[in-house]
Amino acid sequence: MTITERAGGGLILGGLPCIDIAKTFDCGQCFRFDPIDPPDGYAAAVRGVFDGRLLTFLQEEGVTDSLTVYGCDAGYAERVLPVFLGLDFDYDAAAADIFANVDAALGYEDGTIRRSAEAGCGIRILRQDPWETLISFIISANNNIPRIKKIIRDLCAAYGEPIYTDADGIPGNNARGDANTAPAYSFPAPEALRAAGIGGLAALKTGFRAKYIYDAACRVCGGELDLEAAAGLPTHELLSALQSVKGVGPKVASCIALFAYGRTDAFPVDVWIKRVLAKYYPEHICGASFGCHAGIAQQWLFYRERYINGGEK
DNA sequence: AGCCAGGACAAGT
DNA sequence: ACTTGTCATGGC
Repeated sequence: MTITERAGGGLILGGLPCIDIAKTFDCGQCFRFDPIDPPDGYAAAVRGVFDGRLLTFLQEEGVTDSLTVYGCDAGYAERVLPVFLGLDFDYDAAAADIFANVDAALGYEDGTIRRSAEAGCGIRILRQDPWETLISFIISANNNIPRIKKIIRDLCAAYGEPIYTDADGIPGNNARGDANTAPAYSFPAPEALRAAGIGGLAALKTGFRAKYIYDAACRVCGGELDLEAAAGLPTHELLSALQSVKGVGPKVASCIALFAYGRTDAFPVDVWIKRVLAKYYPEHICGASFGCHAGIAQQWLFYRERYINGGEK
């Protein structure tokens, strides 16, 4: 990866493996990034908060091996962004392994996974903060993505810390119509959500999930769930540890394992994936049929069914 | 009015 | 070990 300063601000990251920022940040794995109007010369732009920073990513039309980032210095970009963006992962090798596994399980060459991989080309599984991912996917239960985003936004505004937001100077409003000068907030610390109490969390329209969020905060604060130490566990033990939190079942735990801990063997099964499996695959096909990187396959299948075939918001 | 939304849980077979 | 009703809330 090369890092060069861009005239007029920002850093240009070059020599990257294939990445599409529009797909990566709008494929359902994260909830705090949104598309904004791209400035002249760019085809895609997303802005959101990660690690207490407001980051803006730009990408030019047809370019997949470089991007421009605002909101951090070169040292941070060098040290943190390759991990956050999942650049340290060989998607070509994963695709070959996935194809071989599903073909073997089916007994014929699977066109569905190949078309999905093509549609999802450039999607990178992010490595998000485990605590934020835990709470975000607790909120996702029996919920829809626009409302999940709104609840998380309200949660951050109520219990997070305000952060510096004028780092990119890119004019225009984002997709929600919010001015880009609107204050942004860090994700609330476990202590802040524990202090909020079930009542304070329910006031944000979290509904039946309020007690689950509170339980997660208490367990993390009390040390019963150590999210950093959990990184050292094998995937099945990681899933068990996560499911010790009330409101965290197999699907939510798998999302945390995949989207925060980079466990590409985790295969979250939601209503969309159930739909895909029923629609394109015989009865005996399951997550394990896609091999040790089934989570990547899951994201490709999800993306194509929901954003290409489904065509809804 | 009724159903659905990136589910999980408790109670009932 | 499986199936069913329930849980808040908002959009359609």
